[in-house]
Amino acid sequence: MEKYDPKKIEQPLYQAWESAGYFAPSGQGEPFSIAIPPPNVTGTLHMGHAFQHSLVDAIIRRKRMQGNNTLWQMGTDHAGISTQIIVAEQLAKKGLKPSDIGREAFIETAFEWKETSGGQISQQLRRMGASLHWETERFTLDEGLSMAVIEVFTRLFDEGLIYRGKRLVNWDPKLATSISDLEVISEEEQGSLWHIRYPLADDSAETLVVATTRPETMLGDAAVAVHPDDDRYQHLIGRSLMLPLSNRVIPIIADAYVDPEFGTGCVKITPAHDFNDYEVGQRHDLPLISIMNPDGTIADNAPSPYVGLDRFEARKKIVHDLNQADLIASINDHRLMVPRGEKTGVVIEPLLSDQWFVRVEALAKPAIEAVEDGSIKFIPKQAENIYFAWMRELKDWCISRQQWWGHRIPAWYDPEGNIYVGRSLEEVRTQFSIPEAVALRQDDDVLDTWFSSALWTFSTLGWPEKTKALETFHTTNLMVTGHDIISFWVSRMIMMTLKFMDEVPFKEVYIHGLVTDAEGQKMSKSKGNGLDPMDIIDGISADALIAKRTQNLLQERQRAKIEKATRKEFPNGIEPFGTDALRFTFCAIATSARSMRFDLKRVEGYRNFCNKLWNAANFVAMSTNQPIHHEAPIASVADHWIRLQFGHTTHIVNQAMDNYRFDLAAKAIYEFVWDEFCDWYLELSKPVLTADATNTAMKAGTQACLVEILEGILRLAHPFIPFITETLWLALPQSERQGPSLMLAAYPEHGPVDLDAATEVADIRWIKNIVGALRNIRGEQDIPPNKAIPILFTQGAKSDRERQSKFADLITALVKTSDMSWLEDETNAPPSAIQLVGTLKILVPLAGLIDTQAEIERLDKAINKIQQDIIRVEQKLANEAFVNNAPADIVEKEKAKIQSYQSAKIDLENQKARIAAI
RNA sequence: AGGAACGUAGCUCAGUUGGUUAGAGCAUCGCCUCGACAAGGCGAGGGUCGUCGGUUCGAAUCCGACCGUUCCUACCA
Repeated sequence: MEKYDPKKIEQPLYQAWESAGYFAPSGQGEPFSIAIPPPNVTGTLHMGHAFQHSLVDAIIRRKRMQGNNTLWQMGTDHAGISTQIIVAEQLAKKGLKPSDIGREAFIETAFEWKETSGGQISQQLRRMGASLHWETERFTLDEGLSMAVIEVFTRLFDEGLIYRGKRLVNWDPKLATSISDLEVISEEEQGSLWHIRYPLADDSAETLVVATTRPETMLGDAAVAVHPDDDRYQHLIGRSLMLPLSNRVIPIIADAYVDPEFGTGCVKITPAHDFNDYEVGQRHDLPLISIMNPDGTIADNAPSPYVGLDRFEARKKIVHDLNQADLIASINDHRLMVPRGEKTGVVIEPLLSDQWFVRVEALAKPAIEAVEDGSIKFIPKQAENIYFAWMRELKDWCISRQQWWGHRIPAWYDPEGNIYVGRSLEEVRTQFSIPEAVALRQDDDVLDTWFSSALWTFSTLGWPEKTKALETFHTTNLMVTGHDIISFWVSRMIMMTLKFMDEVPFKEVYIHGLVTDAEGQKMSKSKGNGLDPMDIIDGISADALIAKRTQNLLQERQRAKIEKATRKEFPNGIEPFGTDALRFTFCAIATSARSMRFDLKRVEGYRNFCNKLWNAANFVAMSTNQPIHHEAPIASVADHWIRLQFGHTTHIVNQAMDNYRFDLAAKAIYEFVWDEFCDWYLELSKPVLTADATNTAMKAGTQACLVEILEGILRLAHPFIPFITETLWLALPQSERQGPSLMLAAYPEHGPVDLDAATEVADIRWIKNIVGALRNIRGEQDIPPNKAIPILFTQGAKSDRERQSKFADLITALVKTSDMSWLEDETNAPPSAIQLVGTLKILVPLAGLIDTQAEIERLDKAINKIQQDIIRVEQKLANEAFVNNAPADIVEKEKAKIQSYQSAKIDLENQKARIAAI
């Protein structure tokens, strides 16, 4: 058998699976479906995707093996803003602006880009082993999904749940579009607080000082507000100010919104450029003075010196001009939260514009109830808080974007500006009886990408058509996503699906944590701390990794820092670990915690685990390639034991998976394979298989058990590490497996196993204890493993004698003994190293083997430890409250413990005295 | 400011309803190429479970306060 090399086995297998059609729903069994959170079609697979899909694939593969009719629905979204940015960048390389080529050509270019580069993420998902159903892959801009979008928009509009209005929205001046609240990232930055003197209108000698962090907005001031109870300003309320630079007269108003403690207690009110001021403006009926253009330059209605200036240029000039006029009272350094666009990094402006909104109140109510009444379950339950918090304060959803790439809003305007909404221009003309002579112009805006994503679970299954797929697979069973997506997407899917399907989109939502780097930092391009899952699978040199991390940096000065950090963390680049190791790592770190530090050392450990499994399979193959036939094979004690352990492990894994505890499932498999199967069972099988004296019935039994357990392990582990398990499984003799692929084999099932009740388990535990005791002596005494040691047993129970005689061969094989015998009269014992297992004493005679000093130290350590135990238990038992109140069985246990501790201590002390006397 | 979570070995993390001596991986130290596996085997060391109180016969686990870290939401111009 060749060495384990993931590169050689992984990709060919995936192609074989896909072309055999194994990812498609079987058409039999209970339906089980999961819709993929649509990745951005132009994107590449990042660690979050890789993590998420490792978990989902484990779920879906297990369900498939359990006989469900499984569908993991593939699809991508058009990622309106991101894609528009990318395509614009592509054009810029050719020296073109989007406006140069026009809307039609731009969309065409975007589709071309999608065709050429859009397949990347699909290929990467295949590299991950994701068993997605590719044949029904969907894209949000496909004809079918677009129809669903138009249908939903039209119906909502007809019901009055969509409206158009002039509102203050978050505006990205670089993109010149509205963006979602959720796409605005506010972070604390260093800025200034400018204190500006506003003279009173009727007495320019008297001034009032306002403080602002955005002086340029004063061009749009509509008032200055003070707190109604602020004694300092009572006399000013109702009077007017002469707004500097603009020379407009604005009122001084009283509003409780003002915090008298902050700054001067006077706030300039700019209703068209600040969300709070907008509210104040509404209360006081102030005019909305919008002084900024969509591109962030100052608008025509501002004083002429500033018109056309960029907002930050305008700020400088305004401060300069105020200074000239001696109207700056002071400028202080100030830390403030600056809102920036997630995609562009530019400062976001609240801007007044015409936008389309979804009225969410009526939609939100049933959506909240669906979670409250348990129709939808969040896992972990804590995540419900995020959902409820968001849903309770839900504002109307701005769904229009001033972009070209996306679903164009199905609304038309006649020359008078009347709005008509319908499924198409033709429908609009017919429905509203508009003659061809009247020109109709379609709305230029497109819909927020999340509007189409909100329909995802049912639009991908064919809605509004009543398809078989929709009937079979909706409601989907599960949605797996990150907590940052709950408000963006999960909440909106719930609202829209309840509205149009009259059922929930999914029964459960598993919210996973965030994968961070080893320092706990969020992985990001700008920080240069990201890892590409493909590099972990295939490996990458340090130079190539640095090149990758430092390309397209926003800030050039970061380059050296990133290079240094990368060289320190990955001096030799990254080894190729393979997909299985990466997937297993993701499952193993998927605890219920909110964030997970990703450490390559873990991947290495699980790659080693794969290697271990590979080698164990190799051993099984070698041990069974010459089958011994026997009519009535006998199972050894080890065979019985490992079957019980496997059943137990199967139960644990299934239970863990039912509870979405991927970490516990991975741990159970890891421990069973390595600590029980490899470390003990394979070793225990060796004496049976190699000893001449062993009867062939037992050899046949052991051979059968080896293959049986290995095959079971492969099935149990397949959802986590699909490639290596399938490879090894296909290498098993045909007679040992059922069906053409491990993917389609039955998943192991087992009820709870009471290990403590089984004699075989007790036997193996006894053997482990004896072997452990002897290995401890070997280790502490540095006795080389190839040197056989003589052993004397003394005292002990009757069962010890029985077991010793029954399992002598196994003990010999595991610790290499030269001789084993029982000592009836302890006084004749030669100087020996001693170990206690229960009441059984195990002696290893010193002659020629033992370093007496080392043995005394070892005994001291043991005596010391047992003394601690005795003290602890004695104190417990001396406490009357404990003896009186604790359950009887607990007290009994403690009493039994002290007995054995004390006799053990005496034995050890005697032994020490004997050794010391030599 | 409000809300939430977390703090367990040098590092990364498990620890189910309170009850044997708090576990694992990595790292560390010692021995070993013995016919599956050096991507390995065997052995060992390492924790007053953030701090202080409380409840309890008994607390890593339940409660409170504090310290520290992080996230979310909303922001004071």
